[in-house]
Amino acid sequence: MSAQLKVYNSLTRQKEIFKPINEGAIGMYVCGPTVYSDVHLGNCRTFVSFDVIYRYLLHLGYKVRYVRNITDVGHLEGDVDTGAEDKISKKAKLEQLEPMEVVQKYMNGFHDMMAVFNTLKPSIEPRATGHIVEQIEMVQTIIDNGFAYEKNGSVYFDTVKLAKEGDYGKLSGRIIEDLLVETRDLKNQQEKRHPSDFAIWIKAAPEHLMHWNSPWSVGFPGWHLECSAMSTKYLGNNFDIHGGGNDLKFPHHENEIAQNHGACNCQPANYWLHTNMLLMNGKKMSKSIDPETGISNSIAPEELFTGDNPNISKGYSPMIVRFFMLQSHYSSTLDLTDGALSAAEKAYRRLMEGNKILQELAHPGKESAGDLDKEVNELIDLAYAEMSDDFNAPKALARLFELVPKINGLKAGHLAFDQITADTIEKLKATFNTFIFDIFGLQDDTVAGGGDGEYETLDGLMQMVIKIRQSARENKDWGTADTIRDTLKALKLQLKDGKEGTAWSKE
RNA sequence: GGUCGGGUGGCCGAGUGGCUAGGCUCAGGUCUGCAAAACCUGCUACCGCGGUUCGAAUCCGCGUCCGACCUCCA
Repeated sequence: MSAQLKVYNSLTRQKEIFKPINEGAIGMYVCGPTVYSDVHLGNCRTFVSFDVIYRYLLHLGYKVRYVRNITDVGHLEGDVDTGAEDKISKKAKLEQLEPMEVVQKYMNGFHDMMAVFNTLKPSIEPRATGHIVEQIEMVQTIIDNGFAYEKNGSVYFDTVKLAKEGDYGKLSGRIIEDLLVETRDLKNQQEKRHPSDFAIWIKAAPEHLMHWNSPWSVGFPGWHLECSAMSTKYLGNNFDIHGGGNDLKFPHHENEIAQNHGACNCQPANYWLHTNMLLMNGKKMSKSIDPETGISNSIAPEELFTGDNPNISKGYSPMIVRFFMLQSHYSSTLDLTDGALSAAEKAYRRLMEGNKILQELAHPGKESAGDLDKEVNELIDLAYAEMSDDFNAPKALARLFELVPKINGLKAGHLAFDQITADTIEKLKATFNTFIFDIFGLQDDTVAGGGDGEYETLDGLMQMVIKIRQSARENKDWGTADTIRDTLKALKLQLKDGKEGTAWSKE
């Protein structure tokens, strides 16, 4: 735990020194997906970003309770007042499934995708439908505290009252007067006192599939309520970190803050972290077809892996995609292009290859803390310091890349081992393993996949082939040697002739 | 229309007042039977116009373009 951890807090709009409420422990809540369709690649970026944050907090030695919810009711499409429809409900009708079948289907898909991206599972993954009781209780408390009112079976949060007594709009920078002016069709606003008020309990229309009994009506909770209720239940009234995509800042997170204020006059999270959007070819991903090119500016994760999409020239493995995401800061937009992905692929290979070489380096013994030793130590320290500076993964990654030539140089003999100590070499090995696998959460897919001895089998085979080729080379039988090399290349296995023999790797 | 955040070299992407990441691409070289890999070397950029400053990619103003959200429209 070298440097002080700093985070950019969306709430205060500045970088702050991170201080957990309880020494050594952190409560973190991240808004999870609404499981009404296949997981969007942009969502994957958000969860990969928080996975790196989670991993780094764990690395720092914190005990982290990471709560990420599943929204399986209440997320509406359109406006409540004008006959909006629950996303899950709508899908259920469309696919002629039970709402819970829809939820299960897409939740499974989401979990599979999270595993593919090698994200750690959250400590608790609560579902909105499993916390209806807590939500009803919270609605009642908010009413009792005078921050909500019931009308025709629905309950609305009184934003104007909060604006007078607290500060509604603080997170998103919205001003209540502006929100009030943004009124349109008044006839649809009959139930609300103010246009900026939002529903926390909604009376169900007869055709609505998902509904529960409550003191006000047979209905269902408003979308924003679940996060307030569940974060309070598992992390308490006041916890450390709340995260999510920045498209959730308003209204979702703003309203969460309002609800918590209304329920207990407290501020839910001390630090709000927001990830930025993933673009494609410079634009927001959109499923609609471009009339000029005839293709849509969107891609599903699976298509990204298989290459089955007109926006890319080939498939990129999940780890390449994860690496690609690590090259930008979580709070910046990231532009997905074929060129950027193929650059990431090469860089990823180079890093993995560098690590493999590093782990096999053995210090010959004659050592001194020379310039090289100093440089390597400085780069290692910098990498940690930058990761502690608002989780700056791209910067930390850059340090690793600055270390790769040193590793290669030592192996090739350009750099002298007597300029570096054995301890530093060991520290470097540990640093690379820690960053690549523990913090960045990458896996090496340049070796054979699967595990279970597959790699050993393949390696044994390769060693045999390399031996055969070597004897052909010694006999100057270039034809045989090249045929072996070309055949392997076609199988995406690359041979690398070096001074100390031939190595191989998967392309 | 409103709120917020951005425009960095051929491409992606860090960087917030002087020391100017990293990856990919490209060019030259070393090594090598050839190639690949590896290594070495080269490539100095910050949307436009003003301003502040000894000094600005970095701060301020205006313009412009892009994105997200809230609207509007459909």
